[in-house]
Amino acid sequence: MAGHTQRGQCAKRMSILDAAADVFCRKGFAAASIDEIAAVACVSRQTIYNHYREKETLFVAVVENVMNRANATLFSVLSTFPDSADDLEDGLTAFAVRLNKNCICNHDGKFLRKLVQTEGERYPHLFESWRQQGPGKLTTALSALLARLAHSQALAIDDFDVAARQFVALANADLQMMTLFGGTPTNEELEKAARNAVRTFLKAYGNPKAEKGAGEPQLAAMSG
Amino acid sequence: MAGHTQRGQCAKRMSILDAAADVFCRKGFAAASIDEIAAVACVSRQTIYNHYREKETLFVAVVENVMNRANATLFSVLSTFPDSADDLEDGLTAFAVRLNKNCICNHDGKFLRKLVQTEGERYPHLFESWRQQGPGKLTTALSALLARLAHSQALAIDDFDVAARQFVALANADLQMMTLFGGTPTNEELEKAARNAVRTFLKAYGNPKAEKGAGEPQLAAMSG
DNA sequence: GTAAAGTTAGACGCCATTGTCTAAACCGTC
DNA sequence: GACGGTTTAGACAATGGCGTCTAACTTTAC
Repeated sequence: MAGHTQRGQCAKRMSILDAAADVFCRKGFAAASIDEIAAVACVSRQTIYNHYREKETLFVAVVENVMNRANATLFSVLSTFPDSADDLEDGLTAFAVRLNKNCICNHDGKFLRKLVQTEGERYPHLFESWRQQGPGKLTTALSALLARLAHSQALAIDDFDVAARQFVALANADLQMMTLFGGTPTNEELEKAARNAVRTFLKAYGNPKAEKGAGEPQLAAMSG
Repeated sequence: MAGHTQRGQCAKRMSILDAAADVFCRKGFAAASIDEIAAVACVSRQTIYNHYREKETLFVAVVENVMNRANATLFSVLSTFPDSADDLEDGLTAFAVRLNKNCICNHDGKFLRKLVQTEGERYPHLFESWRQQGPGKLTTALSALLARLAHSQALAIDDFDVAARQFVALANADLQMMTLFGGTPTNEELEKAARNAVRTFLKAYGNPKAEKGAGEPQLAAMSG
């Protein structure tokens, strides 16, 4: 067991995790068979039982794995939120694109939402941690970031939590149905959805007193 | 088979449909057992096989039943959309409450979204018809209703389809997570979510030229 | 090369479920 | 009360998946 023996095991483990995520996501927990997971992973069934004692253990490991990946991605996407009022529309649009593309409409996001609906009742604590560190984190973090923008008077927001949830909801508005039905949006669709969302968000929360880099003035431009 | 013998069968059929919807919704198709459905329906297993030849037949009947009910409810809710610009905020808020309460956050709505995610790939045509007559109908109908309001200059909307999707998205923004995790919002939560949504929607799309029945003026009241 | 660990294919018992079948019980109509 | 249709409980074979076991094979370390 000494030294680098772990490497082969590690590759197998990840191969199994990926295959199991695929099959669990397509079939659900009950309809997913160990044999099919083994076939997809190009691994013997016994190997699966060697690494994960039973089906439930494997399932929990899969969910935790995807959750960690999704949380890391969310964190990195949140770090790209625009921090200045310059080009606010473009900055927010690019952020909304990344949020949809990498966190909400991507494979992991769909996987977790699907699983939380089908198996959430059987594993409350498992998905509760995702709720707190996934969507919950998104709302609180976005709320703080919006507060920063509002403090620099780029936005006029009364309730930051509400505004954060509304930003996410608007960003999803045009893609929700597509992702619910299993589709994946193209880059053009992502761009268009984000632009629609940010335009409406800024119409509602944009501070007309703040000078803007570009774009048509909302009601009256008094700066001239 | 003459006369009213059907009544008893009809009651059994509905009892089975309800029970099957309950079990399918909780367990999913694969993990739902006919025995459990029979127990919930207070009916013998053989009776289920008498009415619905096999498990798949029963499942399809359940989905169609729930779909029809949901579509009828959606239609009746859509007919309560406010048609005048008076009390627009209150009218839209009440409409948003009804939309969430009776169509989106209710039992049937959660059931259909859950099922479309888990079994959508196995029954594409079944859920495609729901997509068209459910969410699709909602968007197109709401788009037309918003266009009517815009035509009477109560709203200033450039793209009605986008505005319709955004209205629904905003109405859901505060409740999305709760319903995803199985919770059911209280009346207060419904009211609050709808009010937040409509306030933002009107900040974005409200026509400042139109006189308003009540509420604080947005920027400046020139009517004095 | 050898030994130890890990992997593989296959067989096996076990259990849950599906769908069928049968005999008995139930219910409404005549 | 007799009869046709419906429901019921239980038995039944067939299927398929889970988890275990074994014997052979491959890989890695020394």
